[in-house]
Amino acid sequence: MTTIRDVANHASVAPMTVSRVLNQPDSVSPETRQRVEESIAALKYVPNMLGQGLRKKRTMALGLIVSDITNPFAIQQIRGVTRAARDNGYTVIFGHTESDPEEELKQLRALIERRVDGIILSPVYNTPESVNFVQGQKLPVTVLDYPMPENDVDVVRCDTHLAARELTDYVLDLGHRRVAMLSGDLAIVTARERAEGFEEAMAARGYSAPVEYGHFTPESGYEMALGVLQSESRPTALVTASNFIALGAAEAARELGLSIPEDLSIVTFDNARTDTVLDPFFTGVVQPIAEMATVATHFLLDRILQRYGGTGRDEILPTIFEVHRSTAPYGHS
Amino acid sequence: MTTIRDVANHASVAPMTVSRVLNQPDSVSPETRQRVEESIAALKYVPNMLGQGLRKKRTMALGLIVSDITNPFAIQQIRGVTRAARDNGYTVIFGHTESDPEEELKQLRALIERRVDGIILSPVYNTPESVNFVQGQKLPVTVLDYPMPENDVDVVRCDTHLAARELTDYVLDLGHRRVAMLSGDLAIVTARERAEGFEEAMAARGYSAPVEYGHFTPESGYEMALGVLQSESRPTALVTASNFIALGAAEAARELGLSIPEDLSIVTFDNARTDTVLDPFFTGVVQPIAEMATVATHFLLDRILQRYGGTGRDEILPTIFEVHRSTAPYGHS
DNA sequence: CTGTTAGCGCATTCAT
DNA sequence: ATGAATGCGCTAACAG
Repeated sequence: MTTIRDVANHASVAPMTVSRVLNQPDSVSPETRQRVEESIAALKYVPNMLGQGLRKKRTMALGLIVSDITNPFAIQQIRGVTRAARDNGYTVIFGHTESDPEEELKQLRALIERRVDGIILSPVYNTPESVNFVQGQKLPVTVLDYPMPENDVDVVRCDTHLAARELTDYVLDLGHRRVAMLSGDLAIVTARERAEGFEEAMAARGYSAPVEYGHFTPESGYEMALGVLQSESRPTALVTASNFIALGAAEAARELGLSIPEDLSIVTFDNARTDTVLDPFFTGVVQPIAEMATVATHFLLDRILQRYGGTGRDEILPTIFEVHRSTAPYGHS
Repeated sequence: MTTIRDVANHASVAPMTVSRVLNQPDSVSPETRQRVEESIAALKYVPNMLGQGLRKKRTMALGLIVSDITNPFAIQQIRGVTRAARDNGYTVIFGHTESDPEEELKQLRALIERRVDGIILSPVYNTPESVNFVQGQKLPVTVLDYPMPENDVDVVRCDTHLAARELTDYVLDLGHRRVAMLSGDLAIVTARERAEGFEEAMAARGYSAPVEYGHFTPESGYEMALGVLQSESRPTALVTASNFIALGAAEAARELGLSIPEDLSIVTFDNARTDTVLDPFFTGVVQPIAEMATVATHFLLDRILQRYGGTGRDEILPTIFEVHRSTAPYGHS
């Protein structure tokens, strides 16, 4: 593979001149510059960023870790970060953990080994280990989506607790009284926050607030819904903690012969406009993922470029409430 | 950031000994090894793969380029390659091109700059430029999904032409006679192949074979279906060239008041079991993406590890036909 | 079993 | 405007 020295020899200059043509073209005379550029083209020279990174002590690469790449939510994160990084001249090196905290640490380590200039982490849990690990290497890191109470770190997220209250209030305003919540893994902070918001909204009007904890998967949503919808006082509305749970719940309703929204209303989090691409079905709360990714990238670049060096920032972006076809007033049918 | 020399000083050994502990632990006496390991832990040493890569002339990283990361198809490719790579001790550095050929070249260049050991490319078009570029750098490359007639390169794909015939025959066997094909971009080889398979199957029974060319998106599927379904001799079945097109077509049918499968049958490619996660809706052909990714990774490793050095291999894996709920015999309703 | 020397490709520093 | 010397972190090759 061609090196800078090959190019230098071919153009009869010193390697340093080739380096200058690449990095500060104006400091080279037009004639030599052109000769060097011709040699670069002739030899198909592609600079080796291993050498460059070793010398410059930066790689112009950002690391991104997401949990579950099968979730459309993560895809939007990837697209947003990639775009924001590219706009600033950075490449994104990307890993996914299949929602396994140990794999998360391994992936982080792989990124550190490659000496990325900073890391954006959309973590599995909001425990402090991962952030501690990265910060222990003096690497800047920004956390996406979760509050990190035990870390001093930049965070970009939404107020999911508040959004849960809004979502629940919307259903109650439609006249529903028997409402159940299907949430995710109890160990995941957003699952708890969303359930708490639901409980508060229900309690505020004096209703009981049954919460099921499961997982953020269609399978789990299906199981939980099957249970809840076959109970004696069947709810007329469900609040689900993710798009995947909503999908599973809708499937369970279908099997039980319940029409949505005639017999059952569903509101959900994170629908990410993917349930039906052209015509969203689920009423619910969307997070402004692209914007979150952009802010997270800027936070990270602030640290990398030493534009900011203070304590961890906590940026909370507003969620977007969208009414679609999965909800109807109580007694509608 | 800690270097191998810091660890060496801390453990009172030479850097080479630390290197040995990391790479060939057996060649170091247990006592020194333990001392070194303690120093590594104490200093939180993470090896710098820039230095290592520069010296060893390999990075233990594979590059993967996909076109459209919003397509579930690409997600399965990413998961499959990541898994296969990890099983062999490699990391995957990943890029997506938003289906832009120029971006594809840029992404490839970024991978080459980082000196990945090889590249798996799921390209936008099956033109030879991208493969030529990579091979011009003496880097091994494997192509996923498309035949590459102008390149001498390893390819892993399915016989999509044959699958189109099977798909069409299935619909014809159900008794449908007026069938239309909604395909993708005319510039994309699989769009053409699928349309040709359709045309052959229809011609074999003496039926006319109307083909629409659009794009592999729900929007395009919607537009094409809207046109076709409002024509004078409305088809009773559609063959669509991708899951996204099928989704758009189904939406168009819904708006026109046509029930699926009662009024309209749809068969499709690439449904990737994602239309409804728990209960697939579309009858159609699935590509064994995980297996394709595994084979592609092995092909690449064969070249990297010099286990194979011959001419380009062309592995064609069988597609999987799945009957679901989007099809019914003609006159069923 | 351990250490020394040298060089991978590149850019910083200093010199011309 | 251009070049030479040097070292980033690591390990192959050799020495002991």
